[in-house]
Amino acid sequence: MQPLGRVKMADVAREAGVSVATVSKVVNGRYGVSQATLAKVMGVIADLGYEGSLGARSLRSLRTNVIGVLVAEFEPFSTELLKGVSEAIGDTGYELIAYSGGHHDIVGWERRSLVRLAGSVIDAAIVVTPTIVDASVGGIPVVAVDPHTGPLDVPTVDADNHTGAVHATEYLLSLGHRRIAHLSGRPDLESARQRERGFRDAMARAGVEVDESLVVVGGFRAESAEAPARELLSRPDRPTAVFAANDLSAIRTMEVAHSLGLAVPADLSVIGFDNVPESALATPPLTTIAQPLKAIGATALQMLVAMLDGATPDPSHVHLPTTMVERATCQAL
Amino acid sequence: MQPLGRVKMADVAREAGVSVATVSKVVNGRYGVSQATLAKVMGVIADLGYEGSLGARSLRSLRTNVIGVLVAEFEPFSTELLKGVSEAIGDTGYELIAYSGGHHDIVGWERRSLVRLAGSVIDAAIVVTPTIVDASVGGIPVVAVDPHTGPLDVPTVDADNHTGAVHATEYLLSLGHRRIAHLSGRPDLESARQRERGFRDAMARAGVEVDESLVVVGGFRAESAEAPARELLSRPDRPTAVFAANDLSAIRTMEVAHSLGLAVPADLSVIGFDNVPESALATPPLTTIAQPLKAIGATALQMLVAMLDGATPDPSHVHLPTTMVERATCQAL
DNA sequence: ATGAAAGCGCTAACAT
DNA sequence: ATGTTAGCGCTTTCAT
Repeated sequence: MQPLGRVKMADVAREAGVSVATVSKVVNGRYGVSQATLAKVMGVIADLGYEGSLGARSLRSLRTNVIGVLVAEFEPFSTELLKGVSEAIGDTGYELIAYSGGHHDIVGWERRSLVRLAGSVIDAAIVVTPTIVDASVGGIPVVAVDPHTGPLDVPTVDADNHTGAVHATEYLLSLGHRRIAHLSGRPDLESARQRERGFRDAMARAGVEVDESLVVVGGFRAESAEAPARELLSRPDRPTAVFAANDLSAIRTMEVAHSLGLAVPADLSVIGFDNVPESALATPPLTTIAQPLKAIGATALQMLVAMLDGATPDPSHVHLPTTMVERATCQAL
Repeated sequence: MQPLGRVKMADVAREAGVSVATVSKVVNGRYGVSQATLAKVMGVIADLGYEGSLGARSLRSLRTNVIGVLVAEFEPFSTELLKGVSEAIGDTGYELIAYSGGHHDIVGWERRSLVRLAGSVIDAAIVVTPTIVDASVGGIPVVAVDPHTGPLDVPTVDADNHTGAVHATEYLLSLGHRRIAHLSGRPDLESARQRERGFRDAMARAGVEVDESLVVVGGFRAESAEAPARELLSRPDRPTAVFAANDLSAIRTMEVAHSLGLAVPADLSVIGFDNVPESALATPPLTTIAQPLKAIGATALQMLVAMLDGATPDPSHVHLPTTMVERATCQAL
């Protein structure tokens, strides 16, 4: 169809017998092009299958019309969020790019990724579970989901982690459990701290002392949760229940329990946090605290679009409620 | 920290007292830089927080080190694939970008997206459920997942749709069902055609005639499946079982059944296809044919990386097996 | 209404 | 070992 190799604006111009400048005007819908030329150029564009280069365009115009979602890794949590963003983006006219630098262990990945893409690929970004976010990085609008620290200068969206954790703990308590372990999340994430605080607050309120040796770091990832879970469940004085900081570590905990010959929930009750779809796939299906993941993604997108339109989101920090989903991994002592 | 606005290579050069060319060499690890200058430049880069611009770089070098996954939309199917790709990319050194043009209804979105990103953002691409793929589009290596048509010139990965559909149908048959409906997928996708063919073959083999009015197009999306499902279940001679071409339409069928006062599986058996995590979340949990989604994603990535290394994938069309997952939506007549 | 020309930030010869 | 120069494909004044 076309001379092998990318069709560029110059090809269109030559074919249409006009200058690149004119083609650019047509492509961008600028004024100052006659109907005849317009039609002619459009025809050639269609014929040649011309499609502008994102990179080259943004290099000049600093506008790409694409919104980026920056994640450390594509796992259940971030992909759920992505579904929400994708649904919400609907007819805003923006396109969506999800980027993973693939450095789940490098602190500052979000900054690197942001600067990398800003001003060359994306116009604005939603960063997921960033450990540090400097509002001015990259100079583009940014909304953070489930960020590292409390109120900061960039708008944020997250769930009510503290209340959710309190509910989870009270539920276990109501089932008669007292030796409750907490497999905590990434210590550098505010959500993890809030969940641990919720756990401790609920325990204190119930007058149950927390056995510090039962509070271990699981790190939110299945791999990082494996060893601490194994250690916890191998002890002679093992807990009768564990509240894991997220579903992924809860599910891994169940697998470890299984490998140790412990039945869930008969020998051990487990409750997670997030309610990613995978939690329903576990055997038995995991009882968990649901975060409205898609709504969080959708909300972040709406705030971002408002910012792109020059508005200041209000409120600039939104917290969405959690709910408990009872499935089959908890039972009375 | 830095003069507000993007830190560019020229800034680093000025600060370090060298030329941009030298900085470029440092950044790209080229030879011809003294230890002293190297250290100096690296220091300035760190100080200023310099991060190269993807767009500008690729404009020149035609290499970005990022692999793109092009999807029409971020829904359960594509995000599962994405998880598989993400896991497999591990330490290949490539970064991952998932792009959604957001045109699930525009034929040719994959071509547009591909050309748009190729040579400016990505080095190679995995396109998901493309309706048309011209191998030479964009001039970069491409692997198609679950493509529109049979063997073509681009390498492909998909599941054994025909066998899976045969299993689903035989299962329903073994449960005593005879009036079995098929809510088919997108007619322009080969996977949809193979599933329908599997359905028809199994019926024929069992000597059961298919009632053509019971074979309707569901289109793979919940929204597009709603009306046909409602029509199917509202009829006086409604089917006793439906084999939906994918989980999303199966789940929507269950919702429609529920709204019509029909209990699943008591009044209607339903079986899906894909086994996306959401299928386990349905009430009751959906019986379905599982595709190894993550493995498909991982395989596509491996083929692509091989291609980037100059190899020709062999085989160039891989089919992965399906398995049945019995949950709670089917019962004997 | 159209085109010529000057870059955007970067890399890659080619000098020095 | 380092700098100079010429673009990559595009948008944008500024002429014409």
